[in-house]
Amino acid sequence: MPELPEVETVRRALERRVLGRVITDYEVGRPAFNRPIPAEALRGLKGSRITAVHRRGKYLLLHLSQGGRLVCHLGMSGSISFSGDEGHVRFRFTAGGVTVRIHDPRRFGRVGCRLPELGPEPLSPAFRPDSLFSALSGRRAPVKALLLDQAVVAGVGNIYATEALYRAGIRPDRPARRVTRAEAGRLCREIKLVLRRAIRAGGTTLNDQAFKDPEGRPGRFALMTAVYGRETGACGHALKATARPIAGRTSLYCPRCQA
DNA sequence: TTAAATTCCTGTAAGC
DNA sequence: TGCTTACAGGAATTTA
Repeated sequence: MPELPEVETVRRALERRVLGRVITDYEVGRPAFNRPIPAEALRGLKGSRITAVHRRGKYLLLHLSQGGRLVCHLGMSGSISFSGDEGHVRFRFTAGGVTVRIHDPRRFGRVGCRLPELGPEPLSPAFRPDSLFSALSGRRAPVKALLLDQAVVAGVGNIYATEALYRAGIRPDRPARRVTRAEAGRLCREIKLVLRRAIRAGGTTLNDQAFKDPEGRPGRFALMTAVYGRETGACGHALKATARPIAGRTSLYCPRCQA
């Protein structure tokens, strides 16, 4: 599933291929996403030059010369490709002769021009131990539910929340207000570390399908996870799932290393 | 105010 | 072998 490292991998590929190019054509898939693409997002798209390719959390932002922008979210099954597979194309555009296709079998993705309120970028200096600690303090919800909340920190999903909590030694179902200041500091550092590593690996590709970068290459981080998608943790202990899912996600942890 | 549940959707895998 | 069922999850929305 595309989380921050996967989206960043896509962003870099888009930057290489379409930055500075003029959009000559676009087409909305039938059916498109669950939510229709607002007319506002498509207005003036043809003839616009792509002046910047940015990322905010899990959102991709294509800034356009005519002042607007295209905001894309890949949902959980979305991917972008420059060539090959034509299946489940929900939106496509051509810029400078390069065709960019957004595929999304489950149609959870979105294209528009609005960005919701998001928490700090986890890799920026704005995401600090003390700010994470204050976001957690007083909250009864499980700490993992808050990491998945995009208003607390932008871009973290199930894979990287699971990994960071394991590395920080914190059980995912611990009430957030029971996380100490020191632990919040460790958690903050581990989130940054795991995201940086995953970006370097080109993201996480589970199984054979799942995520591929726009050139069709799988990410290599699945081979490096300590917990996610495993039965035994990197510590060598058997992993357990929490009694109930957290924020609707199955949550693995090590009963011996995480408290 | 916060938190939990529900909704969207379909490819994959497990079970009978 | 072939069918049915459960499961996966990001974020918006609804309910408690």
